[in-house]
Amino acid sequence: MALRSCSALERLFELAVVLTGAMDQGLAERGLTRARAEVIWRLHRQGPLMQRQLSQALRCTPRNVTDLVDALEAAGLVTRSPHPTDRRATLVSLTEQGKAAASRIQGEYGKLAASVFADLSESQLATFVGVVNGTLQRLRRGPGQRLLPGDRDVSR
Amino acid sequence: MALRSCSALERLFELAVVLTGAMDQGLAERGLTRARAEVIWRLHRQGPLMQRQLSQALRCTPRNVTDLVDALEAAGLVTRSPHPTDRRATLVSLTEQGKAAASRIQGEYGKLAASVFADLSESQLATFVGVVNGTLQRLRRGPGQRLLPGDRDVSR
DNA sequence: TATTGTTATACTCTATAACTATA
DNA sequence: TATAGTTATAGAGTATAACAATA
Repeated sequence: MALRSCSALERLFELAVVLTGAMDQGLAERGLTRARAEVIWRLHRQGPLMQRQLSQALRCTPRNVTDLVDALEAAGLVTRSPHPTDRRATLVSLTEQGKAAASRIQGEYGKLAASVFADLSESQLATFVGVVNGTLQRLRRGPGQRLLPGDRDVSR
Repeated sequence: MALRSCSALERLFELAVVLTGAMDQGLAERGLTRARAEVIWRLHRQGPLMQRQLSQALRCTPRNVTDLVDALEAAGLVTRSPHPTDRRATLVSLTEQGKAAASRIQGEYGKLAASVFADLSESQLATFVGVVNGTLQRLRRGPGQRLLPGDRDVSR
């Protein structure tokens, strides 16, 4: 049983490597990195955010966000604007170009997902998702050690 | 169907993030990074390798291997020695300390795998592995675009 | 006193290009 | 001429610490 779960984990890591590689390659063709795409993705889903909120959503330091937003701003994908009530804070918003990039990313993500699971039946897909979800729950809220905290709430 | 495969891919990426996070954390507690652990892992499985072979196995540039081996050598985990027949080449081998590190990594990997799949029945695990394997094959040798090359042969 | 974002500094992984020693 | 590994340089992501402006 130990051997079988080890090789299962190995295959799962292999799949993760291939999938993230495919995604990184697609992003690179658009001049994006994964970290920068994550910023765009968050802004696309949640609207303008403070840098502080971005650092929490991305689980990185505020210092890191400064550089990411700098790069995206230089590329014309986001803009910084003063927060309406808190003069310490900066609001980061998608530009029109940034919104277009988010839509393209969304479309390509969908195509990747469709091609990845193309050959699976509905029931196979459901079983697979069930195992993934169960594994995630066990890892995040399981009885043993808590490996990683859950996704932070960055709602305004 | 498109929506369902999209959310399936999202969940799979989430799982990949949690798993690699757990692994990186475990490695960091031993003063290792993922890239350095991969070097140790290759040497553990295949014995002493030339830096050239390591660069092919890790899919990175020879320049990158120089730094990785430098760091591991400084930590006392590997040694460089001249190649017996090719005076241009350098053989990288695990030290006793490096072998011990490899064994510990192997043990902790097994524990992680066991805890990840602990609640699954044999048949559930088999189904899951089947889906992962099928997806990998489709991505690597599928009819569409070839996303990533397969694992290189670095046998001596 | 606490928080937001910055400057300063550093580490890790990655890459290309030019170079030395050897094949 | 080609290969193995290095130096030199660069970019990207990450981190801690100290600091200014503001709450």
